[in-house]
Amino acid sequence: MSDHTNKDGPREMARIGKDTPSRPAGRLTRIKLSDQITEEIRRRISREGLHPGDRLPNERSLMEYYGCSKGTIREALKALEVEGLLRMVSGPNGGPEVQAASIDIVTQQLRRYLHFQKLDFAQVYELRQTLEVVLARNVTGRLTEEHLTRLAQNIALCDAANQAQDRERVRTAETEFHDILCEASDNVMLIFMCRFLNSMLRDLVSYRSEAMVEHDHFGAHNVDAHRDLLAAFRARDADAAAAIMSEHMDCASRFMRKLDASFHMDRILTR
Amino acid sequence: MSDHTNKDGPREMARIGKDTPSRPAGRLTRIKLSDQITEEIRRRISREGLHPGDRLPNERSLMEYYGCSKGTIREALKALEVEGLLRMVSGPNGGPEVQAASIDIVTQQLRRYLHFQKLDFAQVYELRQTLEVVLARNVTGRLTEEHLTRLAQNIALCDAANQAQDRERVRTAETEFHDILCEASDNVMLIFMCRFLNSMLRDLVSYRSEAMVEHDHFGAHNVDAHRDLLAAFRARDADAAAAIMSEHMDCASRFMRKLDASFHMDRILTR
DNA sequence: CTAGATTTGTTCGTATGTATC
DNA sequence: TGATACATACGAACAAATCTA
Repeated sequence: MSDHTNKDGPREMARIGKDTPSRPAGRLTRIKLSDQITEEIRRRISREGLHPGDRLPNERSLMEYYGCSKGTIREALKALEVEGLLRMVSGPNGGPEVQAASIDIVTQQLRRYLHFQKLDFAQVYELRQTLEVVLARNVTGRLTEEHLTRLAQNIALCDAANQAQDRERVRTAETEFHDILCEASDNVMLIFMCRFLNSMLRDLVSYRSEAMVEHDHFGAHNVDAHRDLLAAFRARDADAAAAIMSEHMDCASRFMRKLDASFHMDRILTR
Repeated sequence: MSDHTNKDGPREMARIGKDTPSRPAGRLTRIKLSDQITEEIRRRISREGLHPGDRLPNERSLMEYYGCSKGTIREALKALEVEGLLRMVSGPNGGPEVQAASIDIVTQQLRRYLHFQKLDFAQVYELRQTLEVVLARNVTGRLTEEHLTRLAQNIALCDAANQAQDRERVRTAETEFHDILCEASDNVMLIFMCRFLNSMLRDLVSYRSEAMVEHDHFGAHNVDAHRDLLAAFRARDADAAAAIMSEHMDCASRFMRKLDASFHMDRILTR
């Protein structure tokens, strides 16, 4: 019944050139069956314009359709799951469910890329310095009343954490202020980049200097800057917001240098 | 010998809260064994500081070590392969080989994220307008003689493509100019972001307007701007380079609007 | 709330293709 | 030219999760 070698169905046994960089012989290799199916399903999601929540055929149907075994289908689906395009649902009416790739998955992926690169935090601030200014302009006039009250609450929280000298809470609260700004933006790329940089600063920064005075000054500056920003946002003054943010980033960058900050590159893969 | 239920070894049957957004019941779910192993191996790569080219134990060894079957190990390795951290090598002395996650994999991942977002190109230019200026400053004085000659060659190529009215070649050549600049930068995050935006403009832009005159003007402007940039780079004048780049991006943005440019969002998943 | 049905998750055994020696 | 070591693929079965009656 079942013929091992080849079947009908949509699969073509395309032989493509696949670079094998570190091996001496960069030869022609048969593309893995599961990878072919992965690509097929991706195209299908794109072509049929599937939306988050839509279901793909279950494993059994896919096995029959592509004429392959369960393990192969599972590998193909696994790839799409890792890419964030699917999630598997078990039970009746289960099966692969289309998902919108989340910002977290892309964040993790970008971190994995940076793990093997030479990243210091001067680079991060070189970017943040301009991106946060663009963000400040972008959200001015777009922040709702609810956003503004949450920003005010965040400042209070930040202030309290500073008083308690709880550095961990200070850091999370400080980055959350900027994350709230992102929520008001309509530029998805800008949002991604700013949130990515925020997450790096939240999760991966360590200070070699323990000087309490400097840390306190840093915290006080942040609260002041955020207060000024909030005022500018309330006044819907984009130029003022941009100017304050620019100054804020300059100061933060200097403080970080003074506190001898660096990234925990050893945590970048796993967190 | 082999006991089905549970084994010693590093695996803990941790039950964690896993959100199931679109399903009614967001219940506790056992984390998939293959996912646990994926995480374990990721930690291992990080902890042992493995470098690209290093080999992991082969499938059989991993099966024994984690006390699970081939299919499970294969799914775990598949995940790491998709993440770009591994590639599989068959044959003697084969096995999973550690790889540095490539910029292309991250690019694809970010595109997959954008597929489900509302992305228009005004957003792209809002970013590019500032990022390319930062890049111009960053690479001034860092461009080698070789870079400069390649930029000059690229300008000649761009000019020729313009004369021939070959829009496809014009577009690839124009973005390549900016990619060459990236090569000279030392800021890996900046490089990634600029190259990502470049690739979007190269692969996914379509023009609704076919007005030849406008396209010719656009092409002529680009060549002029690139020539001016090259001169500024040669003079190692960062301020001039930044000013020219800023003007260049402004113009490009206007041209794109006039030509009624938009993204082929239907190609973003598969290309 | 229980019982059965449905579907994913995992295992074992086996066979085949592929690269190295 | 094998022989070897490894990934790749198949198939049948059972376990676990989850929906529905």
